[in-house]
Amino acid sequence: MPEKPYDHTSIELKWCERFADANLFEVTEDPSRPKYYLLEMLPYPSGTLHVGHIRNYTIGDALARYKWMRGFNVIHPMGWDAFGLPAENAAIANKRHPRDWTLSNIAKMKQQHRRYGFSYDWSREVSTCEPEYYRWNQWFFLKMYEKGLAYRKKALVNWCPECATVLANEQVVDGCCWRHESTPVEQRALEQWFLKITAYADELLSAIGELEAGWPERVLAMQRNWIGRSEGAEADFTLVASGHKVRVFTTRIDTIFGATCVILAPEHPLVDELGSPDVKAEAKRMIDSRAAKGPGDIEKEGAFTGLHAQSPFGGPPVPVWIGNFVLTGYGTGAIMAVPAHDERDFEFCRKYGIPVRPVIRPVDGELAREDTIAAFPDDGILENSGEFSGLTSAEARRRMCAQAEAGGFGTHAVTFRIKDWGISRQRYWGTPIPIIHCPKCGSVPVPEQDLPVVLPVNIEITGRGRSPLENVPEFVQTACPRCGAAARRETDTMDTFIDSSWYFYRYCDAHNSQAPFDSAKIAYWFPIDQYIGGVEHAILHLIYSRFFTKMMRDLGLITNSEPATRLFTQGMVIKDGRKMSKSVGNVVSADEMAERYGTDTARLFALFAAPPEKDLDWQFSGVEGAYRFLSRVYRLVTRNADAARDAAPAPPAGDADKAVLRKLHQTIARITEDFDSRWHFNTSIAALMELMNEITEHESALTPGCIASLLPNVVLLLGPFAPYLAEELWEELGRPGPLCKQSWPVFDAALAQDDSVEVAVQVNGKVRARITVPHDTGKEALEAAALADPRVKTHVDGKQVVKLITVPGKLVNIVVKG
RNA sequence: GCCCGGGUGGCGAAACCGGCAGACGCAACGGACUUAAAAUCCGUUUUCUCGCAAGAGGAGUGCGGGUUCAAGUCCCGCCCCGGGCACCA
Repeated sequence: MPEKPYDHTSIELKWCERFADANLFEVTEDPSRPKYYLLEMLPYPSGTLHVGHIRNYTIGDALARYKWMRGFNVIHPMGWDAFGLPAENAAIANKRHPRDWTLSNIAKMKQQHRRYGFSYDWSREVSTCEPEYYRWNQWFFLKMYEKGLAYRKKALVNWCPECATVLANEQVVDGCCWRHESTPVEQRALEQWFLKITAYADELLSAIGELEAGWPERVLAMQRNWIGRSEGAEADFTLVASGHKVRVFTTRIDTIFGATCVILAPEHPLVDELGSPDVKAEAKRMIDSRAAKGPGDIEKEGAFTGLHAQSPFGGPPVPVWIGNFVLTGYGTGAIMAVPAHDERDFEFCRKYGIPVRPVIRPVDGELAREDTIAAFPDDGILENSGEFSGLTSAEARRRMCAQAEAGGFGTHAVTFRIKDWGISRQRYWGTPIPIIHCPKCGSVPVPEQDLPVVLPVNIEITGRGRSPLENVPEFVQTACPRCGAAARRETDTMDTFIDSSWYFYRYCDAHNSQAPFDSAKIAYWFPIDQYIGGVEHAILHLIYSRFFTKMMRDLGLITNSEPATRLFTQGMVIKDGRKMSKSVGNVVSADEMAERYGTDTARLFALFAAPPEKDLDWQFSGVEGAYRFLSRVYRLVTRNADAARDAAPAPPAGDADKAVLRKLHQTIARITEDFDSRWHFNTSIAALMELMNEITEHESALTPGCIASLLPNVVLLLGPFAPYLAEELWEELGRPGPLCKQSWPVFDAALAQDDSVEVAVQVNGKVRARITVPHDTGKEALEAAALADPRVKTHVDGKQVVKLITVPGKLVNIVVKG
């Protein structure tokens, strides 16, 4: 049969349509097969897929198809992170309802997904903006409220003027909104709902150890950093004049005899209570200037309060200052300054002429003098510290903590940098917080049977004022569930990161109307075997998800403590050396690729151009190369399809047969290895290209029996990377489909074995010759052959052979002297 | 400042356990086919020196040292790029 030209469009549309209603990848629990839960982070339905999405999903899809072919029961779901601000902005700009806008975007993107043929089980699709989904957000909220894990308090919170809403700490990047990178967030004091993620701070940190085998080190490092556990002590200083206690937190209680002042954060309550008008004014100035400057280096400033305090361990009273570098939200909001042993304290005290009192000497050195020019921040031996003098820092910390606890003036203490998760948003397009404010009963949870609290549809979004829900009387006005009196509904909605904190559980039981899911189904599918997504969620989504999992475990809903055993963070797709963005105008859309080159080509290029964890520059010349390759495969298979169909597969019958079958089995080994360990699909595809080169070279000499055993395997190997083309060629070969449900090719070591190998011969480490010998040549025969080579002889003759190093099948190194 | 990555041809990259550096692809150049072009196919392509040539020799994986028969790979000290954290007491 003559070869056919590769018409990607008709092939891809044919199979796309043929599989449209089949839901080929629908799965159910099946205890007889090993399960594999493969998950890619769900997208925000912005309206169009670009090649960055395509790369992400293609990595997962190749793996899913491979696992299917290896006999796993693969759950591979997809859904939509459908709540969020862009829908409201679009509503303002286009006068469209956020819901319409979102749903039409979802429809469009789902169409694109289908066009690309990703192997999802669409029966499990989840949209987080549907009441069937978000009612369970509300349910989890109520469960947490019962356990004291959800609470309301007035606090200083991050306010993004652009979003007109509050942000969580995790959503503030360099002092600016994560969505508006040049908009500094403001601090506002508001009544807000919080989730007590700090209750799990210790476990979130310690369980990182269990993730080390499967999560990227840098993600874990970022989480450790964010949680920021620090172990130390709290101790009470006593104000000399009034007897007030000032509690300080320190990791270096062993240096307390070197404390030469106490410094309060400008927001510290004692400033308000005892400060003179001047001091209060100074504190306010510090607070304002810190807010104005934002993050970064600020000059240390302080002011003396006029007060003095006494250390609980004795010694002379020290002055009490306020300092702009002392944070109110960390520790106790007050510190003891030990300039001799802390660089920041040193800088501050030097600036204001506060004395430096060294109390720690290096283990093998002298105590620093009081006029030292630098702090000594390391552990050492205590001096001038009363009964503790002579102890090591570590021992002193233990004894001082014990004494503080015994004396009731202090305690061992652990402090975390992570704060509770502020989830209130003054926006419309999110999950309503299921709380009713009653003038008599206070905050009353909506009874479980009244869920969901449905987001009203009739709404006007203006982008001005406070929460849009406040303007919907039929939503706001309600009765108190407890006493029946007229009451107001909470009008804040939840942070959309709640939605994505547990969606992967819902996939396991997506249509359950009685519960968020059936625990037995979770027990079968969980944990996620492989999670794939962008590293930008390292301390947002990924830490919230871990928190939710632990919370759900403690509610008795699930038994796993971590959501995912393995995490893969893929690199970004860039274009012309920069991040793709609408404003730069360098976004490559999925549709454009599908039309110009086909989805198989787009997928192949996405995998071939770089290993998946690295950034990838989307070069159209490289895309052409991928297209050329698929086109070569198509033409090769179609022009040999008759032979492959009519002949029975046979063992190799000549040198050409042997050469291509050898290469085939070497390729099977390489690709299988890539899937099972490193995911370097770029080398898998390179191996396929090498195989193609080898086949074309010998094509005219191949026997029909060889072609019949060769081509089906080539097509199977191609399946995970270019599924539509592979499906088409499988049909061309007369095989019953679908290809994606066939078994992965079986490696045959005997066929893969090279007859002869090229061995490099070095003299003193320099390659002087390459000799070809039978693959099973023994060490001695190999050495003899190496020494006999004329090119080697010219470098060895007349010299003494000191040593021979032989690596069979690879090289011989002849070490000579003289 | 601290913690992660990374630095290999004109470009994307490969070399997985220390064993032939540059597989595979892109681009470029030369050739075949063609009236011509596209497509396709074949060939060259790290670099320098010597040679008409076949070939021979040297250098080479950010820089400087070291270990080793052998280093892109291991060790020590630097430089540069990307990312994260950063007055957290």
